[in-house]
Amino acid sequence: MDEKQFLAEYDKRQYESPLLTVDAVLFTYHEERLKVLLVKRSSHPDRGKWGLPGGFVDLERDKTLEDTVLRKLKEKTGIEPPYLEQLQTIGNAGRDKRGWSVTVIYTALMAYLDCEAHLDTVADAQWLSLDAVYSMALAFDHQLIIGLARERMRQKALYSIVPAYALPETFTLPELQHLHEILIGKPLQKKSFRRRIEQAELLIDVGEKRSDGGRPATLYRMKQDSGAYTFVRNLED
Amino acid sequence: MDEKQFLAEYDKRQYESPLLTVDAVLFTYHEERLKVLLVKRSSHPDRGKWGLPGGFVDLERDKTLEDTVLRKLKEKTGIEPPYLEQLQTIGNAGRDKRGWSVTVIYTALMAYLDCEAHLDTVADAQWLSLDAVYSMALAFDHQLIIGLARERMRQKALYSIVPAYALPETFTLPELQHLHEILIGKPLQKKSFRRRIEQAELLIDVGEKRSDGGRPATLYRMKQDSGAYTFVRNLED
DNA sequence: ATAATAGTGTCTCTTAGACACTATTCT
DNA sequence: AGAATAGTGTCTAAGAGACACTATTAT
Repeated sequence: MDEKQFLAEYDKRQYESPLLTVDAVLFTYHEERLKVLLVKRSSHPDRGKWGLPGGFVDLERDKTLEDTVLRKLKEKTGIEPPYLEQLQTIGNAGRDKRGWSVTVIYTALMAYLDCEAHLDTVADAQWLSLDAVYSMALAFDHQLIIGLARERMRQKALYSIVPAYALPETFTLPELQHLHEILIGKPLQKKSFRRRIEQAELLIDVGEKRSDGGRPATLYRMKQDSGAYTFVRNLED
Repeated sequence: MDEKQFLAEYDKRQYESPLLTVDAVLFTYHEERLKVLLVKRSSHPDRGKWGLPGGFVDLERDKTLEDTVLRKLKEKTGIEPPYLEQLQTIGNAGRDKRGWSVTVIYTALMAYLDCEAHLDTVADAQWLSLDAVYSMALAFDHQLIIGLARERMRQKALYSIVPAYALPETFTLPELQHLHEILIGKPLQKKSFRRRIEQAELLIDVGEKRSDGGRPATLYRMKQDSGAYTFVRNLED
């Protein structure tokens, strides 16, 4: 049999295969807290519980897995997040009551403000502080997945400024440092933090200041591709 | 409808879903070269071409995705590799002629010698040097995937000694350094390389020497968990 | 003036790069 | 002895940690 004939007769459903879903852990920074976007499940299994935004690939509309996750996130936030990275794929026989299930997980970051308006109109989606999330019973293994995503972001905070994508387009260095401190879980030396960012020329001074009760802080925005930069030396763990 | 009833009536096949496969990029180090394990495809599509070892999840036998990849690798090499890490998942409408396809890719490392005997008995599997692989027409997008896996290993060589899993259980520092040099693509300072490994106490002197035409080199083996260690400062890129 | 927050000067300490040096084997 | 390979001594440079200092705003 040649390949052409093989393909014509190929039946995808002849073997049973796992359920395949795509999920996203979307973080943002708001009111000095790290927050994650969760949705209330309206269908079984785990109906009524909070879980990660995600769903099935639409073979017609989606050309890639990223299309799937961006489509799902856009439904909930109204926009496509500026940072999206594949985290990990989890697949096993027990994580979903329906049977063998695989989920391709993405981590995403976006500014809180950029989606505030749209979120009001989506009744089932909500930003929740990570401290709150850790004491909730989430759907499936989503609690574990959020932990993995957070750990990945903690690592990124040690050797990059990727977390800046969770901030508005313009932000101050004290804001960015505080976000890194939340992720890393301990205070950082102001001087070290600023020095490495300045030395690598990752930010652009937008020429404005923002006051917060004391001396006004300089506002910056990220350069193109600053998210891809990695420092050769990590901050202390 | 309650969840119990929902699950009883749930039909996995009511929506079409992508094909799901698991593939592995298994590297080793032999004759001063980096090599990758490839198998000659015996079935469509791309029959006759070389491709990565992999296949479908067996819902009965595999409890996790790692079970699937370990099962497939064991069929080809006779043993389970000492290092296995999930690399990335690629899914899109065009990578497989059969239609929308998702592959969960793992990177694995093992000693060449540990599988030599078994490999002789598996007619369709072969270690190929990476230089050779780059000029071959492989099945699907496997050429691209090998490039991704190699790039990941290059990064690991800059901040860990994970590549040591591609060596026999005991090895010399010049051997390990040479492997890192192949991965990174440039010569390394002997002193820097040795200093950081010694300082972090990652290896154990097994009390033997191996001669290679000059002064005999000390043989070492990895400590438990040395693969998980990351240096705070990277080697130069 | 004082509090509050932003930002700098400068010293120490760790560690990678460079490269010359010594050590141990074989022929 | 000379070639070949393994391994060390030691200086320099980059950059993080520590922490005291200055700067700019509001009240």
